[in-house]
This record gives sequence, C-alpha cells and structure tokens, in this order.
Amino acid sequence: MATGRDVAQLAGTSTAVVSYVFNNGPRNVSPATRERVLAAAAELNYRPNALARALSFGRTSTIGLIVPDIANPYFGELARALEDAAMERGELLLIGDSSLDPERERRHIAAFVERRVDSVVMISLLDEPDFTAFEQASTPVIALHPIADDAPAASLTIDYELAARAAAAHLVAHDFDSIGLLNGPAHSVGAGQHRRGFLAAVGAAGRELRHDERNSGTSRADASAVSLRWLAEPDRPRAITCATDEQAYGVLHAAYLLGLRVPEDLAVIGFDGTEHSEYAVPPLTTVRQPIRAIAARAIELVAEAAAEPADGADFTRVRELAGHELIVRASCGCARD
Amino acid sequence: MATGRDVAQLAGTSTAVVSYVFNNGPRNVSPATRERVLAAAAELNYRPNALARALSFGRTSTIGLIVPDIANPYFGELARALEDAAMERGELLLIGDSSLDPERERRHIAAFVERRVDSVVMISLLDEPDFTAFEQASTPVIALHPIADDAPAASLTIDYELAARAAAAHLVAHDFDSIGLLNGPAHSVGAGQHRRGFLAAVGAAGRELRHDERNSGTSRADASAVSLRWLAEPDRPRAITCATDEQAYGVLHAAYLLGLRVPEDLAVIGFDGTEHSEYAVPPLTTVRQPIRAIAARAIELVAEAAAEPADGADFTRVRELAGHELIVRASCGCARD
DNA sequence: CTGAAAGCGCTTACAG
DNA sequence: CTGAAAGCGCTTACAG
Repeated sequence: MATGRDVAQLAGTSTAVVSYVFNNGPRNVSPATRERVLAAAAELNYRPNALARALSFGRTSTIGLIVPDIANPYFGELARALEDAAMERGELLLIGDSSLDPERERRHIAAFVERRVDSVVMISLLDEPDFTAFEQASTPVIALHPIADDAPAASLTIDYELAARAAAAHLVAHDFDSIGLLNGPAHSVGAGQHRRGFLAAVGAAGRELRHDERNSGTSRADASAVSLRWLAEPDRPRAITCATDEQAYGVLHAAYLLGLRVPEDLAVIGFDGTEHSEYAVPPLTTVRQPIRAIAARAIELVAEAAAEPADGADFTRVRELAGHELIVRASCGCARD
Repeated sequence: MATGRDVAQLAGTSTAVVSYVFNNGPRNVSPATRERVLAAAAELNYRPNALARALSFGRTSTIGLIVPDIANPYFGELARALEDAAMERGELLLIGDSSLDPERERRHIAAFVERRVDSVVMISLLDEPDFTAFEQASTPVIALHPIADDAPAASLTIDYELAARAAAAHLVAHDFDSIGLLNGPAHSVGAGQHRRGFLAAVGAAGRELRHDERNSGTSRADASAVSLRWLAEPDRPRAITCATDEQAYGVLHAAYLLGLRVPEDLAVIGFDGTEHSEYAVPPLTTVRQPIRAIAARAIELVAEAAAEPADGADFTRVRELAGHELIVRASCGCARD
C-alpha cells in the first residue's frame, strides 16, 4: 500500500504536510498544497496506517469491550448500543467474546492491553475480575456489573436488588399462592442481589406465600433442564421470576414440554428486557435494563477518563446506578399482547 | 508502561535480545540471559506493544469480521465459532457490527483497512459489496454469502436453493393443501435462491398445491408485522417456511397473537438452525447451517491466503459449498419435542 | 550468543 | 506556510 512518503513525493511536498492535511492540523496548509496532496492521495489510494499513527500519536482511538457471551441477545444489543455510542465519538469498538470461559476472558484482557486500547467496557464472568493488567497499563475500565468498592475500575449498573424486588412484587400482587425464583449460580454476587430483592417482596406480601429458589446457568438449555425437574414436582410454583430473559425462555420451553399453559398454569417473568422478549410465546413480562442509556453513559465516562488520565483515581471511585422498568406483557397473566 | 528498552536496561542486555526472548527467535538466547530478561520483564510488568510489533513485523495477527446484525443470534453464534477458530491459530478476531446500516458497513471496511487486519471474513448487507478497499490493500476476504463470480473475494456458503427446497419439500410431504414462503427482501440474491428452491419443491409435489410468497426484513418485528396481515387473510397458508429463524420467530409470535395453534393450525419451518431454535415454543423445525464447520474452514482459507499473498488470484476464485441439515421438531407437526 | 543500527509509517516540535 | 529530523516501540539483518 502507498505510504505518506509516496503521497508526499507525488505531491512534491513533505510527509509532515501530508499529515497536516489528513489530520486537519496541527499546522495550516495552503489550499493549493492541500489540493495536490489530496489528489496524490486519491491517485495512490492512500490509507493512513492506523498502527503507525497510534504509535506516534499515543492513542489508538479504540475502546475494548468484553462480553461473557455474544450469542446472548442481551449482550448483542448491548454491544450494538456501545458501538453506536463509540462511533459518535469517533472511536472504534473492539468486541471480545469470552464464550463463558474465564480463560478466554483473560486472553481478551491481555490482547486489549497489548493493543493499547484507550479504555475498556467490561462485563466479566467473574464476581471479582482481575483488573491488574489494565491498572498497570493505566487503562480506564468501566464494569457494567457490580464490583468491589475498592476495585480499580468504575461501574455502572441498575439496582439489581430493587429491580428483582419489583418483578417479584408484581407476582405477589397477582395473588398467587406460591412463587419461585430461577436464579443464577447460587453463590454469585448477582444471585445474592436477586435473592434479596425476591425475599423482600415475599416478606412484604402480608400473607402466606410459599416461595422457593432454584439455580441454573444463564443459557436456555440449562434453565430448561432445571425447570423441567422443578415443574414436574407436585408442589411446583404457580409463578416463576427469573434472573435473565434467557432463563425465562428456558422456563417457557420447559412449560411447553410439560404441557403447562403460560400464564394460565404458570406465570413467568424475565429480566433484561431485550427487544426479543416482546416476541416470545407468550410475550414476556420482564424487567428492562435501559441498554442505550447505559451504553451512552459508559462510553462517555470511559472516554473522558481516557482523555484526562490525571483524574484516574477519581474515575475508579465512580459507582453509578441506572433505572430499570417493569414491562408487563402476557406471560404473567396481565395482558394478551 | 515499560518498554523493551526498559527491560533491556534492567536485564543489562539489548532490545534485540528482549525481542528474541519474547518471540522465541529468530535467534537463540542463552538460558542465563533469557532468565534475566524474563525476570526484568516480570518486575516491570512488561507487555510488548502490539502496534509497534505489527508495524515492524508487517502483520497484525488480526482477522476482521463484519456481520450485518450482531443482535441476531445466528451471527452471534457465527462470531463465536469464528473467534474459536481464529484463536486456535493465534489470531485475534475483531468484530464489526453493521447494525443493518450500509454506511456502518462501509466504515468498518475502512477501519479494518486502516488497522491493517491480515484478512477479513464478511457477511455483507449488500448483494454486491464493494471490495475495492480490501483489494487495494491486498487483504484477502472471504464472504459467507453468495457473491458474483468475478468478485475479488472467496466465498463459502451452503447451497441455499437446495436447502430451501428441502424445507419446502418437507412441508409438501405433510400433505398440506397450501404452503407459503416468508422470504427476505424480494429482489435480493438470497431471496431468489430461497424462491427457486421453494418453487422447485412445489413443482415436484405432483398434486394441486396453493402457494404464496411474502417478504419481510430479517427482524422478528418485521416478520411478525407481515405475518399478522398474511395470517388474517381468509386463504392464509396452512404452513409457512421462512428464510431465517428470526422470521420464523416472528411468524410464531403473529400466530400467537391471532390465536392460531402451531402446528395444528399453522406449521412453521425456520432457516439457519441456531441453538436457540430448539427452545422456541414450539421447538422450531429448521434448516441447520453447519456454523462451526463453516467458521473453521473460513478461517483456514483466509489465514492461508494471508500467509501466501502469491496465491491471491487463486484465492479469489474459491467458491466453496457446505452442507445443510433439516432438523425436524414440533413446529411443523412432526414431533412433540 | 549478543549489540548497535536501520527501518516499519506515522506525528510533531524545531527551524526557517 | 513548509521541510528536515527525531521519536513512538518494536523486529531483524548485519557485524562481531
């Protein structure tokens, strides 16, 4: 490929001027010279080498994203929203998919550090992800899940406990005699928050209410297998609220296999609220995370932190909360569309 | 961050040796020196700068992927499979999501060229994508969809016409009196293939068979809206085969809204066969694309082409076909799981 | 086995 | 407004 030197030669100028033209600065270029440079560049199909540029400029204009599972539509939607926000700022989003494999996550972290991404948005598979590589590289990181108070990263999440409580409270208001929580892995931080929210709603019911919790992985397959056993028990719950939409789809599938009608025999509520949830059969009542707002804010925070490395210490103190929204559809028995 | 020079200094050696140690070559290093280098690197948390490395090495060890819509689970699964294959070869996969926006696709192409990815795997939004930027950079590209014979890229796809015919033939064998095709945008190359396969199956039915085609975008929302009108018509089809699973989910949703039972009142067949299709309600009969095999082969082809630029001309002649598989589940009325 | 030096393709003070 | 030169952090012939 043609280099800046080729262009300079053809235009009868220096590489400095070529750079000034392509970056609109930092020095002015006379219109005539600019024209010649542009013409030469067009003729040679010149494309500045972003690697060389980043090397001398000291910034890659690149934001890394690490998601646990890109095949999960929630992370797909999130990735898209983050990319929209990044592009608006002229940054490229690099997506790394951990495929639910912590080793894979580690490799993405290393790859991002080596490639000198300016900043990172991360949804870790782990409750306490290892930020040291980013810390050593002084790369600002924002986690879109709860992290320890002293973790060297910012975080931005909804209030999972409150949101989980809202979902359970909705079931309580339905007057069901028994409700269940299909939670994530029992000992994870996230599961603790869902559990506390769920139990708070049960406690506030003001009446006798059987309740039970089961745990499954986040995949439909896992959730379906667990639900299949659960729903076959004689005292199965009348309603189930889940920690993710994916799990809710597993519950719907299990109910189908067992010949249980939703919502007549079993009410179901999901959590995350991707666009797909509207097209479930039946349409899924769910707690919506404000994906676009979270994405826009995350990119804003991280881009600012990358631009002003001085405030690094402040940035890692950031613990922001976003709002959630309960979306009521047919799966809990409220609406028929 | 520490540089190779810092490490060399601390280890009392030269940057060349640091490079030899971290790359296991191309020159040998005495065990003692290697130890000192490794110790110094560990102490300084040295991470080689991949940008600088790529600049002098002439390769980025990076493969670009462009997908039309990462929120579509089919592309999510595909991205994951491609990343697995890339990682096995020590390459990093960079994912660019076009968000169904051709302008976005163009930007990803430009970004990949500027970042000097070694090769590209592409699923374009367009029937005739513009490969010139890649061609000028002599970056090998493989398209995972049909492309023109003289397009300067390789391609690897299933035989869509044959696969679409298999799906329609299955409906024909059910003895339904009328079947429909929910196809993609009417004038696209892909839609033509689905149509020909569908009509071939109809023609081979050997009996009176009403048939009809409708078109929708690939999203559930679009497919649902189109199906809602279609299924409300008095002579609605008894069975529908779709061009994608996403569209099939839209049909299931529309049937639900209209109170039609699947498969009793309406049989449905999807196309793509992601893992999610098994958890639809009811589980979706679909044509499975061999995602992992396609991904592995695509990476293999493109990586080889990047390694041997001499064979560039041969590479762009590659037009490979992969096999498909009809997976029969409950949605067409055959099985109940 | 190891070091000094040139080069990858940019950007940016420094002179003019 | 423009050019010659140093530097970003690596790799790799070239000498020794």
